[in-house]
Amino acid sequence: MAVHNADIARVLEEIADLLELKEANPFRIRAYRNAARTVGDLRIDIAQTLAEGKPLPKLPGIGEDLTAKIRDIVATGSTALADRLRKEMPPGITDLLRVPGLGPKRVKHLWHDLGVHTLAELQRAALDGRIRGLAGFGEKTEAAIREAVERQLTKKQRVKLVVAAQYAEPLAAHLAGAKGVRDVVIAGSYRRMKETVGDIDILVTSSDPQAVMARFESYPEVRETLARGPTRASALLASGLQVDVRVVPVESFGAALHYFTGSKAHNIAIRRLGQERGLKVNEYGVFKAGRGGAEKRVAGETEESVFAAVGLPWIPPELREDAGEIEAARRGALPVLVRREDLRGDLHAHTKATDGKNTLAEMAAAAKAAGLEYLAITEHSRRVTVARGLDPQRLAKQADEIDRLNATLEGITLLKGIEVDILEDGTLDLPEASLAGLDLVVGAVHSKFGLTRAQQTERILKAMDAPHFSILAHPSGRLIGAREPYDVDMLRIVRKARARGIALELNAHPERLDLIDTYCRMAKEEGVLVAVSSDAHGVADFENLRFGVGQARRGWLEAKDVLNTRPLAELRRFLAATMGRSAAGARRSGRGR
DNA sequence: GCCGTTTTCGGCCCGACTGTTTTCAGTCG
Repeated sequence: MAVHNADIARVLEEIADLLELKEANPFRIRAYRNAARTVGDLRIDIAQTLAEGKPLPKLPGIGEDLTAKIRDIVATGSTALADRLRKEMPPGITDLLRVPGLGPKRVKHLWHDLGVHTLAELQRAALDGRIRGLAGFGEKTEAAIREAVERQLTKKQRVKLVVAAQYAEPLAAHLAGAKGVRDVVIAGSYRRMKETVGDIDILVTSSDPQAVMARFESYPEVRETLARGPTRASALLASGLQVDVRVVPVESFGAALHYFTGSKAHNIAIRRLGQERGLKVNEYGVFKAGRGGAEKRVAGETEESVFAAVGLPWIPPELREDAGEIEAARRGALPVLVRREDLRGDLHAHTKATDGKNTLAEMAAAAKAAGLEYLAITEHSRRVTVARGLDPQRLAKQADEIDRLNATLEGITLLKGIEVDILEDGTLDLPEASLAGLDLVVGAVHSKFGLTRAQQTERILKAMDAPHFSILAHPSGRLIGAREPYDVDMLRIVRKARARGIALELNAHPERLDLIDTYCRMAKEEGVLVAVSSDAHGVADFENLRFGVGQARRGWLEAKDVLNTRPLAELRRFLAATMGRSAAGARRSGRGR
């Protein structure tokens, strides 16, 4: 069974949990957690790299010892340390660490004093009132554990960014109405444009923190206050989403915004940089130690000042993952990230002809209103029967309609395309003759998600060898929270795209956002263009482009890395090159590189 | 366990809130 990076990360994380319960050296524990994160975010597949006999690249925070353990995990699925720790502790005990309010110390007490080591046993003990008697525990703690376990057992997932926006933005507007408020910013992973958000962090600057706290608690959607201090409060909204509100004085705005935007790993790295310069970085500012223990604030009003204090230029929030952005900033090599207004067109959209909601003319007008200069109409092909996909006759008919409409349009040009299905055997769902007359062909997998990695990869590589193939749509097929990506060797796909001059789509639909950020970086590094496309099924869907751009920015993409930032004439040259080639697969008898 | 334009040893980010306790440990982000 293939061991994926996520599997390696899981074992390292489990080791960290178990070591924590043993109260091992906290820095050793952190080393395992950092390594788990590094491996989990890695763009190359470790098992595959090793299988090819190549050395692993030098990874930050992973030294000799962890490298050896990672090799063990790839070879056997585990490593001696993990096996030994698992024997020392009861199975399921690490689940208890996931319960909010329970850390290693309390879990140890529960285990040693009450023999509790599963969530079910914990719930039982809390209901029986056996927890309140333990040293350091009381009635309130017991009640909190009882509720936390119930929540844990009906565990809710992170919400999609678009959903978080629907709850966070009105709440931010509500808070802005409190007395003494200057700024209200939704920070956290929301500001970093992460595809999903675990909770909402709202930063407020105000001369009257109590008024902000009161305003927050009066918000009609607040269901339950979880914590409330003079400058900080947490609450659950009726939707189940947790919100943390934090108030700081205006002179701390930049430092607090940086702090609450995160990510945690990025913040730690920045603080370490500060430390090297004799500076303390916290959410109130950047401080230098003065005589007699006095501290002098040297930065904090703006984010720029915080970065400058540690010798860096301002880093865009989307990059703040401690994934190389600090090194890039230090070298003056930060990317100039693509912006929504850089997009000149959209290369994936549907109309009423298939499963869209609007007509060609309506979609053209909406695209123009969204600031676009061109829009590719790319209906489903006949295989997608539920969407009434187009056969050759209907496709030809639509092409004629587009020609007629284009003659009347001003300021927007429709392109003739198709989202053609990639069939199980890697052939396309429409004949070459039908595709040849189009401006572009977007190929997509909509069936047989369960093929093996090798089968799925060969299927897609073969499709990309077709004579007419411009863009690979939603390359992994995942639906956030609903469907896992299909198993595919993305590096081979990216390299095939480069060899064939094909672009990869970053589908901006908030449920897809596929390519993911790490594969955007891979595409950029391999010299492959990414198309940020709405996959619009209605006139409102061009709004989604902002989420696609957010993901592209997380993937370090600049305007030059994005196909649809090109002016129409340049785009046409790119597309023309993808639309009239010989079939590469025929000559090479299907053997991919 | 990692790491070094101060270091191969001795460091490793920092503050708010809660509950239980009486001055602070534990947890969280």
